[in-house]
Amino acid sequence: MSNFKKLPDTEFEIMKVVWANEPPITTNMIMEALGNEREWKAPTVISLMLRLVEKGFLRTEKNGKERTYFPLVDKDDYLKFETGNFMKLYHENSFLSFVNTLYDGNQLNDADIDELMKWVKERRI
Amino acid sequence: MSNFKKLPDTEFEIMKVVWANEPPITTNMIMEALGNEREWKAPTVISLMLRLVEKGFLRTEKNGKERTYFPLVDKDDYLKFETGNFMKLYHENSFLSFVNTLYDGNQLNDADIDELMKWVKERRI
DNA sequence: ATATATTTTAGACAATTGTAAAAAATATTT
DNA sequence: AAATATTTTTTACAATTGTCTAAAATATAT
Repeated sequence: MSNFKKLPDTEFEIMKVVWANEPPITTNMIMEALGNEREWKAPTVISLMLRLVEKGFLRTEKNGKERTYFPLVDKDDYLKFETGNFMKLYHENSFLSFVNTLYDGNQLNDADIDELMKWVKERRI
Repeated sequence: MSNFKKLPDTEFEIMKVVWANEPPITTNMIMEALGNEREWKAPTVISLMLRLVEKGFLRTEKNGKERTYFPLVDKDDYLKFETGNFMKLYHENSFLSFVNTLYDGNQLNDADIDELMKWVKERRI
C-alpha cells in the first residue's frame, strides 16, 4: 500500500502545480504558475523537479528540444497519505479530536456544518 | 497571535510526553515514556530538549542536583496551529475536502459519523 | 557561421534535523 | 577520599532541504 515519503514543502508545491495542469509539464509552466508566490530562479525549479524524479513522483522525458515531466503519483493518493499521517500524529486518529480543534480555532463555521450534514445524508440512505 | 514554528518530528514527540506529564519534567521521564518506541541515548534526548528551550517551547531550571523542564506552549494551542496549517496546505481550508479524503481512505467509519452528529446537535441548540 | 540569449546540468553551500561520541561534571559506592 | 558510575555539556557529523552560481549545452538572431 501507498508507501510514500512525505515531501518537503517546496517539492509539494511543485507537485500541486503539476497536478493542476495537463501533462506534459515543463519547468516554465511551473515558474509561471508560481511566479507570484515564489521568486525561484530556473535552476531552483529544475533541481526540485529532479529531486521529485529521484523520489518517484515524476518521470521525465527529453523529446528533442525541451525536457518534460509527467506525474507518477496521484494527487488523491498523496492527500490520503498526508491526511492519514496527520490524523495519526496530531489527533491519534480521532475524528472528533480533529473537529474540536478546528472548532476551537474558529476554523469551522455554520456553512461547513451544513455542507457536512448534506454530505452525511447523501451517503447514509 | 500564535506564531509558532512547526516542530520537527522528534521534538514534537518530546513535547507530547511533556504535555502528558505533570511538570517539572525530567529527561528521565522522557526516556522512560519513550523507552519502547525510541532507542534514544541520553545525550540525544537532552539535546532535543535543549533545542525546545531555544525555540521557546520549554523553559528549564536547575535546582541543585537535577535539571527540570516546564512547558511554555499549550498543547491545544499548538494543535490548533498544526491543524490550521494542515488544512490550508493540503485542503485549501475546505472541511469537505478533508472529510472526503478521510472517507475515501477508509479512515472515517459509521461510529465517527454518529459521534459527529451528536457533537453537532449539542452545539446547535 | 558567429554572437547572443536561454536553458539545463553540475556542483555548492548554509540551515535544519536526527543522532550520538567524547569530555566534563556530578553523584555513588567502597 | 578514591574509584566507579551516571548525567550533562560540548562538539560533531551525516542527511535533507532550500536556494543558487558557475559552467555547459542549446537555441535564436544577425
